[in-house]
Amino acid sequence: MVGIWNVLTPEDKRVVIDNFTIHNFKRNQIIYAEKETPEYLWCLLKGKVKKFKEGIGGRQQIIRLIRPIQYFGHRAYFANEPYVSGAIAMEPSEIGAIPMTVVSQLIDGNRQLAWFFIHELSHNLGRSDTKIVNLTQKHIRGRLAEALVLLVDNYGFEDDGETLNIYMSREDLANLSNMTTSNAIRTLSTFVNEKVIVVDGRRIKIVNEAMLRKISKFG
Amino acid sequence: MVGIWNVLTPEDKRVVIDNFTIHNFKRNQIIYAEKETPEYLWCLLKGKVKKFKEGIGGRQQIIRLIRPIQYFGHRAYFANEPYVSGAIAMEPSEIGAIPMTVVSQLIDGNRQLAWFFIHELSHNLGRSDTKIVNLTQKHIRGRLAEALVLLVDNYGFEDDGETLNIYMSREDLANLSNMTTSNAIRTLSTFVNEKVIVVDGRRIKIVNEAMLRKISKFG
DNA sequence: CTATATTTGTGCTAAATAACATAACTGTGT
DNA sequence: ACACAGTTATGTTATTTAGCACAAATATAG
Repeated sequence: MVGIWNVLTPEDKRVVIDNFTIHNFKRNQIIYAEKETPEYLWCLLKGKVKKFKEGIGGRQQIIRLIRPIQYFGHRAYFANEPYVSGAIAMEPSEIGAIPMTVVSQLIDGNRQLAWFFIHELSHNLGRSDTKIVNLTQKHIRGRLAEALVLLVDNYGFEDDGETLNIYMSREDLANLSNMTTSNAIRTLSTFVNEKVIVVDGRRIKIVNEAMLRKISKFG
Repeated sequence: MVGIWNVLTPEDKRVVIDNFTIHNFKRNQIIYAEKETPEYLWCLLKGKVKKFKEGIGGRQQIIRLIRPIQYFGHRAYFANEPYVSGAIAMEPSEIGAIPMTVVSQLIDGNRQLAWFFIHELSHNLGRSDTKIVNLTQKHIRGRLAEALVLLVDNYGFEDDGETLNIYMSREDLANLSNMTTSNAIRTLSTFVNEKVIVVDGRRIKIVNEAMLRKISKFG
């Protein structure tokens, strides 16, 4: 996906620089919460962020995982509604913010920037629709495998080429794949037994990625 | 939501008229299928259309219901991917089509049209994210109630003010609310017993809308 | 109108998943 | 090093939902 910076004119860049603020968030710190009024386009520079929705009985569903450099927080503003999901830093994160009023003005004057958002929103909408079917129709094994594949695709591996470059609690893994924490733990164990992954605390090594993708796809 | 026509210049309108074709679809006729390459912006003029995704074991999940005048088919083109969902006419429908290449050119020359799509995509993305939580976390009663509420909000009532203005098979109701057909039938029956609705074949009267919304909200 | 296919309704059983309880483990701050 | 809180692990039970079978009702095609 083409970034924002590339499509900006020198004058646009000036405006961005003048209105850009950088914020540091600690692990588990809330960036914004459901129902609040959106004001900024957030740009994750360093760290990891999760977007989630509070469900029934305090259970949360992780909607999207964000990595550098990705943008978030703008959808609700564009739709002219309060946030329907919250955002939390999963690890210490450096995040830039530009007022959406400024973004709107830039879009008004820059066709390519408008296209950037049309493209980005369309992409995310497709992913969201696909997620609906994945989460509702796959069984637990398939859902957890899919979550792990998502982590691979989103954050990749460490230098050894097989350790996931993100450490999540079992509870967050459960929240990502729509199951209870116990079931996430149990299913992870069966994957270990089947030699698909190796687990050391929150460190997860994918030792048979092909098999993992197969489980994700078929069951 | 503001329509497309209002934001077009006279020249734009000329272009649209010159490239607009009208198609008639029969009940259950496929408009386009998953994995095909998107080519048109479709505009539903008369009738009802469902967008759906094929899931595991041929089970389908209805992603979105479309009413006149709403647009569809453009997301995949904007995202530059094949369709991730198919579209079928639920009743005889009259649908306009404009080549997406033309739409793209119009967007290039018309800032307000770009805003229309940014707004529309953002709105739908929020709905989709909300649907994820509704479908995954609510129990059967809540999900079916929610589906009925969606039908009310989307298609409204007939002249009597309480009969749903859409007749769907039990199977489609199930596909909309992520459950098996038997469970849709059974749960509808309990709603009838609880005097929330009255059923006469595919004709559904909402006799206690407040209660229905309550069930939808709390389970 | 009749034959045939499809849809609806209902009961029963099986499978999947959540819920709960409890113990072991881990990390963190003091 | 210790205490405490939070996390992980595992067994057991309860609940929810799917799956299947079959009969009745309804729609559809010839």
